[in-house]
Amino acid sequence: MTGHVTMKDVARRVGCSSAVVSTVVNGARGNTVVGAAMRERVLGVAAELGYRTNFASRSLVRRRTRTLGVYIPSSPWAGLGYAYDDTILRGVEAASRKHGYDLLLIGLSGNQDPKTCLDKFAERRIDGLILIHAEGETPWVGELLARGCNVVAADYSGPEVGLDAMVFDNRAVSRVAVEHLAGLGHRQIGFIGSCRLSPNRDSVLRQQGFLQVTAEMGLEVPPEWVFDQRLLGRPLAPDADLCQIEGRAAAQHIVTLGQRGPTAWLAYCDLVAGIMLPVLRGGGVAVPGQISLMGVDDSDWCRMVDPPLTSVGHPLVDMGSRAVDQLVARIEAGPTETAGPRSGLRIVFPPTVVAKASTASV
Amino acid sequence: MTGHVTMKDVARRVGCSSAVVSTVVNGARGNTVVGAAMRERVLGVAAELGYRTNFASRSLVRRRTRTLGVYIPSSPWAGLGYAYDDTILRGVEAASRKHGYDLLLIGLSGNQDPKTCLDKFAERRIDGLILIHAEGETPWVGELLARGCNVVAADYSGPEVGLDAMVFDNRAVSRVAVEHLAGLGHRQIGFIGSCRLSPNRDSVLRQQGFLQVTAEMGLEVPPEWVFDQRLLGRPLAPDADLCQIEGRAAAQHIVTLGQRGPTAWLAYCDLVAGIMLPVLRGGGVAVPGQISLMGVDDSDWCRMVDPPLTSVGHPLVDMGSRAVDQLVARIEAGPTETAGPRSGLRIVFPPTVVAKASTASV
DNA sequence: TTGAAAGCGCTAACAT
DNA sequence: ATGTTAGCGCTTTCAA
Repeated sequence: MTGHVTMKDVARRVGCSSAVVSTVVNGARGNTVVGAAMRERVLGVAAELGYRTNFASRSLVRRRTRTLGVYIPSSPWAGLGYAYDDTILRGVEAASRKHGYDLLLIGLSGNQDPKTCLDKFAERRIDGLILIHAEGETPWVGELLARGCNVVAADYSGPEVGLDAMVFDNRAVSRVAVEHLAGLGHRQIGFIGSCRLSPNRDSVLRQQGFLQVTAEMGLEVPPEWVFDQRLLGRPLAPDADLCQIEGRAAAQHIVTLGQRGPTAWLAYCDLVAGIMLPVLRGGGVAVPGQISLMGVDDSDWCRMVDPPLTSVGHPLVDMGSRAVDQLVARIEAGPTETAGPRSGLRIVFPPTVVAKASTASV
Repeated sequence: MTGHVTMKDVARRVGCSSAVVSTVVNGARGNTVVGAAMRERVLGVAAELGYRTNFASRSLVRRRTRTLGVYIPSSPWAGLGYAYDDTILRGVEAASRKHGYDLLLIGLSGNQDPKTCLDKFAERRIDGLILIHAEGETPWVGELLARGCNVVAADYSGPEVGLDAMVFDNRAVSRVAVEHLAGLGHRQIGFIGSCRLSPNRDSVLRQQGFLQVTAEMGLEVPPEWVFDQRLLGRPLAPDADLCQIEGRAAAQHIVTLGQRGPTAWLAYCDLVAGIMLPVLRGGGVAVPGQISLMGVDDSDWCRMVDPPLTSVGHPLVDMGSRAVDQLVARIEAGPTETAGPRSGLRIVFPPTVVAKASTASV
């Protein structure tokens, strides 16, 4: 720990200049500029001495750190743990590794000031930034872009702001879900939307998608088959246990509807659907015997509940990996080619139904 | 992005040397060495120009990066997602922030070569390393220690190897669980252990703890009240869905025991307990009506299952934070004081019962 | 093919 | 109180 081995040490031992060591160690000029004998000796001594390039030093002169920042903005998700964002992070990690980049954790919990991202760029601590699950309405993103920072969002659901983004097709969520249910023979399908004061974009898009696809398919959806703020009577202020309230109320609503209700329901997220399950059972509504129920997110615990919950899954790991691929491409393409306001790349990822036991034929 | 502002730029603009800028910016010598007027001007110009210290440069000269590595070794947990480790990570994040350290993600998924940790130290990329949920039997940890690297483990369950570690009292898990059940009047308590070929240390300790505490309390535990490999008949090779097999088999065993079985069971982890729930219901065993059941880990989804699962929780966030506190203390205490084989610090964290609805009075 | 030298941007003695 | 200087360890022209 005390005496770290430097290039000079290696050079002295070999009896050459440190420039030669540098050339060899970096495999510069296609390994063609330094004599084979010398190369061998340098490599040998370097290994013997346990030489490792000093990171700070190299970054200083190269003006590159081969490090990517990762930032998860605070979100109103308030879901069950952090599994969602963390799954994206796994994809990010795998791809970074593949490209030989390191990851600097700028903010995981969402309670870190986004300005920190700007700082890390200004300090030349990172070459690029991955934004996980950003929702937009973030002026600091504009600031980043304006400064020409390399940023790519994984699972972005905000407005077009010139940001490269991997986006999940939240409207298609409802499409594939409804198609799944229709495929099981259901013609009467209801939707459980968010009852929040300011629902996140994901849930809004899913609800819009639901109304759209049912209309296209000619399925009638009376107002009382869409459970949201309207039916709840009051919008809910942000709080940790909102899904509990939403789920219980929705389930109660279904129990009350009885025979007049749909034969299948899609909840805007797993959590709400999962909470409904025991309440439905308690109310004498069998799932999937009397109604089919499905959620969205394909959370890990879907197989833990009874019955295991059919859900719509996201290619989260993929979105993370592809975001990094794109970011690295940008970084290695060299300094900002396009100075003006560019329009961001968008890659859309499709949802997939993961059928389990909570949905069945009518 | 092109022209980054350096100290020289600030100095030129102010009309002083860059040494003055450095002193001011770093608040060196207790802000007492530079004149107040000069100080103001420097600060003003620095702000105006948007000056930020170059990280590589500073690290190079300071020989400190104010960065902590985070590494999660691969583990046979194969549980439900990564919520467990990630929760520790949140604690690590919070504490790092508090101390003004950044976090470098060396390995999250457990499929990153541990040697990478050594490399990061050798490249002087990190000042210290946090090991999350390490199980020991890791020769590379010895290597790290031998080189005098600063390492602290959060939730360590391996043998004493001179590593500073935050450890969870896995034996006490069973103690508090049994006490909880006894408090509800249960005198006949069974245990569901791991059926794996090589069970992880956590589960082994929990089982040992169970046998010990029941003995101490004078509770009789006939062999068929401890479900493990013996009763299953075959040890299970590592696989993703082991908990499924364990849970189903255990539940089946309980159904078969009928009246001859205990009135309460403790499963070595939530996942197994959660899987048992529907099987028990299917077998006509009411929880908590006929038997009480509890798990360990207090996973997020415990409240999702029916009935919500009573469990034993860990102070995971705390363990993460305290690990960082200790690591930072070590780092800032200066270079390795103790050269010889030191004995690592151990801070033991107690478990807590988180009562929900799956346990009730006899 | 190899070496000398000039920085990268900052810090910390040491001078003034 | 402020400036000068000598590096930190590496990369990269440019000479030899």
